[in-house]
Amino acid sequence: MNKEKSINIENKEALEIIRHDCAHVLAEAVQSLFPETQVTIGPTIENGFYYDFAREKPFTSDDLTFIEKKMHEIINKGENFTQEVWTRKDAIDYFSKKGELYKVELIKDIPEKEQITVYKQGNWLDLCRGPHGQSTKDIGEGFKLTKVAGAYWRGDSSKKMLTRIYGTAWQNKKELKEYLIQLEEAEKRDHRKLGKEMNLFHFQEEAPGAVFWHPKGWYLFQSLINYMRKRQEDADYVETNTPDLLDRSLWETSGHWEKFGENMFTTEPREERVFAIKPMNCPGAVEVYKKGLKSYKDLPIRMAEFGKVHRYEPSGALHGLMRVRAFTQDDAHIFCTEDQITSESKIVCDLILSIYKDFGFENVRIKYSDRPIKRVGTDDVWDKAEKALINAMEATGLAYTHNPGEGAFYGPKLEFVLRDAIGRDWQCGTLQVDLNLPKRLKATYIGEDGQKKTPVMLHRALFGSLERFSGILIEHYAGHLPFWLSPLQIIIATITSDSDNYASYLFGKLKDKRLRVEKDIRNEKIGYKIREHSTAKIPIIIVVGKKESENKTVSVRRLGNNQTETFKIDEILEILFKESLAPNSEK
RNA sequence: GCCGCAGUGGCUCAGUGGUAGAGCACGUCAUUGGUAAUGACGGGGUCGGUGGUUCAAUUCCACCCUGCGGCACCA
Repeated sequence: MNKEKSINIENKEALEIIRHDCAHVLAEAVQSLFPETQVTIGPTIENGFYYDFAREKPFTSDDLTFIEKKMHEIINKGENFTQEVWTRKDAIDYFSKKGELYKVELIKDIPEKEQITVYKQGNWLDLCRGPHGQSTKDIGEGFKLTKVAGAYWRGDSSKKMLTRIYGTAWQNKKELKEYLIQLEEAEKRDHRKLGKEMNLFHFQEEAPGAVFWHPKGWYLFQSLINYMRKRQEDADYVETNTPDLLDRSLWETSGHWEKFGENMFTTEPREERVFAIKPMNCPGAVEVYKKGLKSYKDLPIRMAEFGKVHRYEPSGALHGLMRVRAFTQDDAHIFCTEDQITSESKIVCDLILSIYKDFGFENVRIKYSDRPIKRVGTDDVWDKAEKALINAMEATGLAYTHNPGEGAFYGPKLEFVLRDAIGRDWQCGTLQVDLNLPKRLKATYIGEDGQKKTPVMLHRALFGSLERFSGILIEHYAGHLPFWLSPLQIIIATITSDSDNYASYLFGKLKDKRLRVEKDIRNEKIGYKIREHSTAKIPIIIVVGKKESENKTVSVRRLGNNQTETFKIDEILEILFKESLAPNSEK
């Protein structure tokens, strides 16, 4: 699916140049059609390029057609790209006079010792580091403007919003077409579309960012929980459940009210008490831990919770199941001693990778994030926590990248990013070392010396959000869920009503094996039934007619394969039962 | 939250300043037909919400809500 791998390095550089050239031509086209527009920056990006413009009235997608036409004109003129080195003063004077205030700002930010270069194509020029191709003609026909969007100047939401035009560019028309087809394919597996088609879930106005799970979708969701519950039991976790609504005072003690308050849903004040809907499960977990006296001999305590949390996400961030305001975490808090951080972290990492493998995610990246600006706790506590997590990472021997300042407000964290079937990255699992919350919430254990100590708390989630993970799976499998996760696994379709009794008999047999099966004994042609259930992505269709009922066999058709296979009843029961088991669940 | 676009029957979508149309789905009837659509007939929407312009608005305008594409955000 990923086209990039067929492109060699030389091509890659050539593509970079084409895309960069395209950005310049786009800017020239825009300024010739809309002279009042200021240019800002226009870099290349994956699959193409964009250019940000400053203009009173933002462009609309209707403008793209005209702009694209103009670009073709410029390209056909075959103007040469020429480089000139200017002095800082000349550059500032020139762009100031032209009213290009953004360019002036950029020039002023270029370090003194760096050269200032401009690239000319015909009469048009742009401040630019290069490189560029020979002539505009070299760009060819393999490009297309794709969308307009708002974007903040310098990516800063406190600055002015510019209007950005995106384009995609390739070496030729054929490559462009292939890319556009690839985009269409990706669209087909969009979980929002498939969720509707497969009748898994829906959203509606009254509950922005919250899922209405339909029976079939809920089956998938529950299957994931059941699977995870099993894996956690095997890994010596216990499971808890804590309140959704907790008094404001607890959130103040934990630090959430101050550091996270603007993202929390709260209740209307009643009798002077304000409650907040939990945005995280950790304070609840600590309260469970605190009941009863704990000894160092009790640790580690691995406490899981499938907790539903609510977070007030910015409206523009919502995106199907991937970004919601109410979601269920496969959360767990591991209470342990400082000495146990490394071994516990390693166990978590191993568990995460093993679980991802069960879904076919082999390519997992790990990111390490340290202290953010907005945080609780003293620096020496952070020093300790960060060091412990890095040690744990080193102990696993896994590779990781460093994200400075991206940690949670209570501790440093690891993030697990997996790559799906079409090469997109998704952040799912997380592991955080927390030396702050247990102290703030006064969690303790009795150490070997008989003194009260504060335990370390590891926060971890493997799927992260069950909602999100469901969405990722739907897209990863393009709706073709594996048999064990499929909400409806088998359809028994009859050819004529003569086989109704036999179908009922089979139905009972399959049901006894706890397989999710339905029978289709409608008075319709078999072709009609096959089409309908194939479209609905049912993994197995068992067709029964006169032949099968006489021989006590079944004709089995698997999704995505139009060959059929014939089995004896006992054979197929055995095969399907085995396939219906979740991975790693033989125990 | 910011910029732009969109919101019509269950779904996908067309359409118009004078109270809407298709395909699929659904219902009824006929058809019992071996692996991706049997045929006929029929029911169903006041066109996201509120206000305004107009003799008249689903169609024009304003505001709001929701969604989509980005940006910013994602503890």
